This record gives sequence, structure tokens and C-alpha cells, in this order.
Amino acid sequence: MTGSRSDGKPARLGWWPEVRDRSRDRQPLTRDQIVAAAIKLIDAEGLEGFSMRRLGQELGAGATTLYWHVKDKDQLIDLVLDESALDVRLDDDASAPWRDRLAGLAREIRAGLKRHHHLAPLYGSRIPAGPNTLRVMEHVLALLRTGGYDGDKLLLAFASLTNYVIGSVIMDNRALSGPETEGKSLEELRRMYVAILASLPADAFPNLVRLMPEAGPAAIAEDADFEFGLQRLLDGIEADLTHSGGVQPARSTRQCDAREHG
Amino acid sequence: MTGSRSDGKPARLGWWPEVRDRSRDRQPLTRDQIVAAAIKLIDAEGLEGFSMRRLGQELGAGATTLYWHVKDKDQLIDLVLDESALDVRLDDDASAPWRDRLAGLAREIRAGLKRHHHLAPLYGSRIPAGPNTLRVMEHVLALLRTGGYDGDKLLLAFASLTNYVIGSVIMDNRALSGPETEGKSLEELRRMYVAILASLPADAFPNLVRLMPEAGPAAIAEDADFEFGLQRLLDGIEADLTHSGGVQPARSTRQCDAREHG
DNA sequence: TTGACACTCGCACGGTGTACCAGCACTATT
DNA sequence: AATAGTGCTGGTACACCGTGCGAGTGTCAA
Repeated sequence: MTGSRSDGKPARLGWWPEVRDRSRDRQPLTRDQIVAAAIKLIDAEGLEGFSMRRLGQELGAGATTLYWHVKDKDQLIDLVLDESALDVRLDDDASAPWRDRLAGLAREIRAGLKRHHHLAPLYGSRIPAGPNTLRVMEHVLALLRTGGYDGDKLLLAFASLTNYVIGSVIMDNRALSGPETEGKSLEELRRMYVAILASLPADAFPNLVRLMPEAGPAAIAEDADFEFGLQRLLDGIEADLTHSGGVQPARSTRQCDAREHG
Repeated sequence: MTGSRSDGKPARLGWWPEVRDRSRDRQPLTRDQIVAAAIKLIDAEGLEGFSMRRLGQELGAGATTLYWHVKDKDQLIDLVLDESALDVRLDDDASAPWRDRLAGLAREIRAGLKRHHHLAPLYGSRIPAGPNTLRVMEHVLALLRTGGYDGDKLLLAFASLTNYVIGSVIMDNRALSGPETEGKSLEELRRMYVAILASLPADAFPNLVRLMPEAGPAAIAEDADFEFGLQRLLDGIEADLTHSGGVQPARSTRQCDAREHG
């Protein structure tokens, strides 16, 4: 990737200055550059392959140089997580029915997080509060308010949806990115699970053994489980809103800054 | 903790054999002992404080001794996770309405996992398939089948519930076990979040700023969000069952080994 | 010319997981 | 009784990690 280093040539000392990363050698490194490189590195090699030394190397810099721009590996990861939240697209169609908008938003968040699926395990241990993450949260809250949620229930509905979406991303990730599942096709994965479950003792785990043979490919399809549960959750939320006097038609209550005109 | 070692006494050599961990010095170490000690250590000090050297020390053994009984730190963690699944209590009241049984089961799984809340981040990166975990899964599947689920939808409903429960445990954990939130009371936590959210720019995040002041203590109460979403999810599931011809009275369909007689 | 400042990075420390292997206490076999 | 095996222990060593420290660089202001 960097200039050839070990190819004998004396390389015209000082003329073509024989360096690795031209773009950096004059300008100082930037926090943004570091975060971007970190995301790229993690996307490419997963969290295992991510270390400060390795990242420095990737940037053509010494490992400890990074500490001028960033307090910690921890802080860097927080920055990475928040930056990755930028990949959640928040354009939603304000003319669509409220429920569809909410479903679409949930799907977009999930899709955005899955764009950097190696980050998924990190959601389990830190609570990001960067501007980009907050922007996403704000958007969800606004939409929930538009639907009629308020006070206690706004918080409860918000947390429930978050639980579900994050949970689905995490569960997906761990099913798809183990060392032995990495890069397998869906059909291969299905066969693998069938084999594993079929090997279980049928007397102790009758339902597990029957599970995969009975379920067709549609049930294994990407997002199928997420979509099913999402619809059930929205069923319940909708019912809750109508029951408790809230309204769910598209454009009734106060706007609450839900970016109706995007 | 161990016997006094450096207190001058010759210690009656060989009579009271002056060792640290009596129970071990004759019998060899056991994998079960190791796993148990690992859980205890993680419960006490979190994942940070857990290393092979530290664990060995805790057992009065050399660090590398553990590798005779266990392949990897990775494998050890898998064993720990599966062992911790034993703390999920699966006694349910077969005479209760189906929906209540399912809710109770979900609550129990969540409660069981939260008994070792330091393990929560690990659910994000590995997919446990030990006997105890499978036992829990089997139980959920059996109950879902009792309710009328089958084929594709059985898998979908199972995955949805799992997503939600695991997600809620993970989100809870990360809200409650950061370095700055550890051991705070609920009221303190609430105040903390209020302060954080209140400090945000109100024009960019109007709904986030209003969120906490509007939500009363009931919305912050432990399990409140979990319970709300669970009920909404079950609303949807129930509706789905009645709509698609399934039945949801308590004791109708085939038993499917749901341990009706506990 | 002299500072001050922004920035880079080599060195070193204390930690990690774990491969390797020499050693121990038994038990079974000769 | 001597020997060989076998189950188990743990010390040493290696490669890697995050990161504090401080000596170095280049640039710009005074």
C-alpha cells in the first residue's frame, strides 16, 4: 500500500523524498483522520486486528503519536462509535403513515449500525453520547412524540424500541461474524445450523431439533426475524396509542420538530 | 485470605501442612472449580479484573496450570457463560394463561442474566451453545409451540423475543455499570441523566432535553422499560396468533413437552 | 536569535494470553 | 523393588498490548 521500501533502489535521496504517506508528511495528523482510519481498519479486520500500534502503522505514524490527538483508546472508540452513527440515514417520508415511518426509521438505524457490524459488540459495553448518536435519538423521540407519546410513556417506548433494535443488531452480528461463520452464504449458514441442531439429543431438546427442518428459507432470510418482531412491537405500540387516547393518523398532533419537511 | 506465610513460624512442617488452599493441595484442580471461580471473580471485579493470571492466583494455582483443564481463555468464557445460564429459573406455572407464562419466562431469563450482569457485554460477541443455554432455548420454544407457533413463525417469534430480552439486558448493563455509574442509586442515576440531558443545546435536541423532566420516577424504575416493551411485543404476538388461526387459551394444542407438570 | 508552541515518536514499564517444557506425585507394570 | 507411564503443576519466555515520559522536530512570533 505504501511506497516500495525494500526494492534495492537508492531512491534518489532527498529528491523524490522516498516517504510512505505523502499527504501526511507536511500537514499534521488530524483527529478526524485518525477516527476515519480506525473505522476503516475495524471494518476491514475486526476488533481483533485493531490496536493503537496497528492504527499508527496504517497512518504511517508512530503509535504514540495518536495520543497527542486522542486521550485514550477508549476515547477513540467512543469517537469511532459516534462517527459510525453518521451512517444512519434519517431521511423519512413525512407523508407516509406514522407506523410506516417508525418502522422505516427502525430499519434505517439497524441498517446503519450493520454497515459497521464489527462495532456491534461495543454497543454492549459503552453508552455513546456523541452528537451524531444524539441526533439519531432525537429523531426517534420526535417521531414518537408525533405519534402521540409523551411523558413517561415516551421514555418507555423509546427504550423498548432501542432495546429491540440494538438487540437484533447484536444477535445478528454474533451469528454472522464468528471465526467459523465469517463470509459464509446464507444457505451455507442455514446448513450449518441445521447440522448443529440436528446433532442434538432429540429427547432432551425436541423443539430445537425440529426447529430448523420445519423452518423454510424465508425464516432464515436476512432481516426476517427483525422484521417480524418489529411488526409485532409496532402492533403493540399502535394498540397502546389508540387505547390510551393517543392518535396515530399521520399529521395530527403538534409537529415536535420531527423534520416534517426534509 | 490464604494461610499466613511470612510470619516467622517454622509451622510444624508436614503436620499442619501450612498451605494456602487446603482443598486443592491433594485433589487436582477441576474444570468446574475453575469455571466457578471465574464466575465469582467476574461477578466481584468485572471483566477488567479477570485474567488468567489473576484467576490462577485466586485458586492458589499457577496461571498456566489452568491450561491443562481448559483450552483457551475463550473456551473458559464460553463455559462461564453457559454455567451462568443455570441461574435462569425455569419453573413456570402451567395453569396460568399462556401469555402470562411467556411474560414470566422472559422476565426470568432477563433476571437470570442480570444475576451476572458483568457478563452482559459478552453476549454481544459469542453465541453460546452449551447444554444449559440450550435448555433455556428449548423451554422457550416449547412454550411458543404450546401457544400455537410452528414452522417459520416459531423461529421468527423465538428470535424476536431473544433479540428483545438480550437487548434489554445489554442496554441495562451499560447504563448501570460504567465507571461513573457503578453503584449509584436509581435516584442518583436519574439526577445524572437529567443533568446530562439538560446540558444539551435545546434547539438541536428539543425532545432529548424535555425527555427526563417530563418522565416521572416510574419511567426510570428498574425493569419499567423492559416491561413496557415486553407487553407491547406480547400484544403483537397474541394478535398475530389469533389472527392467523392459532389459539392462545392456556391448554389447547399439543403439549410439545412444555413441562406442563413441574 | 530566541523562544514558544504544535506535533512526532523511541523507549520502557507493566500488563496480557499462552506455548513449551522440566518437574512432581502417583499408579501400573515388569 | 525398579521402571515406566500418566495426570497434573507451574516457571520461563515470547509476542503483543496500552500508554507515560521526555527528547526530538519543524514553524512561527517576537
